[in-house]
Amino acid sequence: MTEQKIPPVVLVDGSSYLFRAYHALPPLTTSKNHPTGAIKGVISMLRRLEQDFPGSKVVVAFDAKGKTFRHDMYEEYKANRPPMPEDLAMQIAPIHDIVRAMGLPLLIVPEVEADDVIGTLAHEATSKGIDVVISTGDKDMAQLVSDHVILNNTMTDTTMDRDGVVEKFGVTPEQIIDYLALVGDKVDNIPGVNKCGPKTAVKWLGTYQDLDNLIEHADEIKGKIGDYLREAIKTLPLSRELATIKTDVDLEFGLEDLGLPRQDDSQLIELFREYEFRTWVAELEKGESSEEQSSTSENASEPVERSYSIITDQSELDDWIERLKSSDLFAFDTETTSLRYMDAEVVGVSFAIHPGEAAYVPLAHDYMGAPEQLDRDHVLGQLKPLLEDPALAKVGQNLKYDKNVLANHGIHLEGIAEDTMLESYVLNSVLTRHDMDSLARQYLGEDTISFESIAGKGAKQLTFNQIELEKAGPYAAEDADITLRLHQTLSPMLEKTGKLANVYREIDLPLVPVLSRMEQRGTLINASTLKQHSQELAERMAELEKEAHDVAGEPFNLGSPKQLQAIFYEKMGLPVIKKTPKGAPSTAEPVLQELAHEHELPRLILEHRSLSKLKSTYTDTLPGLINHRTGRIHTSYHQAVTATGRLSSSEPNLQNIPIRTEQGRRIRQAFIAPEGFKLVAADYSQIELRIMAHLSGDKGLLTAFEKGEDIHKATAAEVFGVPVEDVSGDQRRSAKAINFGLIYGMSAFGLSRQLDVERKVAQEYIDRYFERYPGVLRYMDNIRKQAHEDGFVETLFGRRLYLPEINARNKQLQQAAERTAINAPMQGTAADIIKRAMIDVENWLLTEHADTARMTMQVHDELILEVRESALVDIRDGLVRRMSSAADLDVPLLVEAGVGDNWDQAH
DNA sequence: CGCAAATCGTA
DNA sequence: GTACGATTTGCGT
Repeated sequence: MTEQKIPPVVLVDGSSYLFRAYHALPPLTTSKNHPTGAIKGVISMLRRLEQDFPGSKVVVAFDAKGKTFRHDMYEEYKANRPPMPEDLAMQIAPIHDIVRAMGLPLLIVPEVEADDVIGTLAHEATSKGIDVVISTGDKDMAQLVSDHVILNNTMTDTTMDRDGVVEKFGVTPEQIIDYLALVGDKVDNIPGVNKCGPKTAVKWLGTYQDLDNLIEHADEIKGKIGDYLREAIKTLPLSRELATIKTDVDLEFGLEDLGLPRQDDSQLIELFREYEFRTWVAELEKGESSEEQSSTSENASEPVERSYSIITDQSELDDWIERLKSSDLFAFDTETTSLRYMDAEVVGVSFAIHPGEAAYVPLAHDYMGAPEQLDRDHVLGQLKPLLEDPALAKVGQNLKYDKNVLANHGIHLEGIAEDTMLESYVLNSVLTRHDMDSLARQYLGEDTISFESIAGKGAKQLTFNQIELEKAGPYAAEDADITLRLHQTLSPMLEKTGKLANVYREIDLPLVPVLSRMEQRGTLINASTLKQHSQELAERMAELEKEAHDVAGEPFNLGSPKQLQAIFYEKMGLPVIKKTPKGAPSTAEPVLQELAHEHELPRLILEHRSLSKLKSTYTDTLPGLINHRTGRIHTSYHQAVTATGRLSSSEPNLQNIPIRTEQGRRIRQAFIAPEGFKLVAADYSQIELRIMAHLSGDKGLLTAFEKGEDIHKATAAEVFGVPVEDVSGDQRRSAKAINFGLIYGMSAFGLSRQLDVERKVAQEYIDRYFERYPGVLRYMDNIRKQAHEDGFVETLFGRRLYLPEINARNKQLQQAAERTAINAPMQGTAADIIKRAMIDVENWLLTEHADTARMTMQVHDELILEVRESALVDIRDGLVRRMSSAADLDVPLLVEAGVGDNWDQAH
């Protein structure tokens, strides 16, 4: 790997700029008379910094309100400061808001000043070998300057390194504290030595080096000034202490905890509008349509010179293969005939070892007039030993896909050392897109060739084998090149935060081959029972439709919410119970449930809808997804989709197969085991509540789980104040809703709606709950607070979830973010746990039971295996044991397992 | 053909 | 009240 120069971290002393901007700039106001001069000064300064230090982490510190530890040392500290003018005070909150919207970490630590926060972070950075730029208007900070720390004053556009300090003050950075102690400070009310100014202080320190030595030789100083010095000896240690910027504040966070900058453009535009910074609004609005413009200028380092080759010559390929073999890491990508991995065939492969240099080896382009290419099977045969070598490290973008495709050619990809999609996902799961084009734009500031631009779009889109080599070559080679360069950018970002690197390396990366094998295995379904089921559903639906038309007095489309609205609310005049987000009267399930009391039509619609859903989504569709080669269905598990760390599944989505109704369960019954096998389904029991118990450390909850109590019953007993044995079914039901509500970050409003009780009653339940489980309350409060301070929350294993809207001024958005903040650590930790279990279980089965058992599905808290009948008990027990021990919590992880001929039975 | 909205299936 | 994906309709291109 190439050595990377880490950009310096920029620590901004916001408070010092605040005062200077206020005094230096004309008193601007908005049309509504809100003062904005200081806002404008501070923010334009920050924008300059972002430009001047591209790629740097920029952190902004402000003084907190109120007293500091220096007041404890010396109650006269800053006693001469006039109170802050009101029109300055009014500008502080807006500045904080804008800084947050700019995505910059904003540090306001109670009882210490911004200087001390900066001193501490600077110390941390340099101890890790990271250079520091302190941006401040305050000369006192000169004491922090060193070989790795420089000062920058953006307002005067000056920087000061070690030599600069000597030049400016006449003393070294190490002597600055003593210098300040001697000179004193009128405004801060630091006593110093009477009549001692800069000149005298420099002279003394030049002679005696430091304050202690000067004090020892105080009687050598002659004249009046000598008397003043001797008078001051008593207070000089205090002066020195007051002047010393702390570098060891207990911050409870470190540099690496201060998230990635994530500018919220829309928020920022709103704020700039509010304070009438029209140029900035225009700039952002222009930038938003082509976001890469701004990020290019911010992120792009030197443009990388590119040299891409298309290889159709055997000896050239041989050269590349030799180079690949001796590389430490190479980027690798396949081009294929289809995005569906089960059907896809390799069309070509590309490689890169060094940034900017990549090769594409076309193998199966078959358009009219395509140049002669190397023989696919021969080349793949040559590459097979490299691709299957676990010791030969590869990096790719979503290598699970490449691994699956290669398997179609009998190649079993090993040595998946890095995956840029997963690196990006672990760094920031909230970014919705982790495709290569987006990542290149975001992290490299590069615009990549889009697939559409070479293949066209829509029905006429070409497959890769139909694309001319002149177009395919640069596109494919770029994929490998960009992948390599992305890794070189993302990897250091990930490693900077140890915990995130761990999540990536210990959880998400090793899961890749596990998921790949599950996908390729697929699962067996009984198509004929599903088709039979479809038939029956169709018949029943026809009956319902006819009845509905009769009742309504006209034919209409039962599946059209719009037509339903017309019938219900316009024609029949039924009451509008709820509206859709867009304002139309809703015909959603709970609403119809309610309307069913008034009229018989809603009931017909409800039944029709639920049947139509089952039919169109499952019974009609699943048989068509059976792969002709394997006779099974093969889902795709997506590893970089959800914000919380869960997997998602598509084509088909196996994670929403019905279970709640009898009709639904018939669909599960079509998921079967092959001849001689049974299905084993094992699921974690109440895993999220157990995680809540662990994370909160609440005694009562921990004990309940420890004792193996029915947790909903136990909750009911506490909340309703009755003995466990007297808990009624209704009480247990309520308690269950409370428990779920807790996991979802509930409000009294939400709970009242769920339980159909008054909001006040729901609030009483919640209060009673928190009274009985105070640890949970503390935990909820803490997590909210943490989210507001850090802008992210994390799972037990350190996976992060950023909450860009946690400090939004729109309260709705903010509250939604708070609920996410509460839910994400629990949902995410559960996801981490089952992923760990999957890695463990797969490796166990592969090495010890390859012919008897295989994992085929995952549904968030459940794993499904096909197990040979002869080994059922062993495998089931081993599975339960491994799942239970996937994490070491303060509560037992209970796993329940069932066995059956189909998925429904196994439950 | 592509997209948003509404709806509903799961954990 | 959390987290997803698939389907259909209806509208605009």
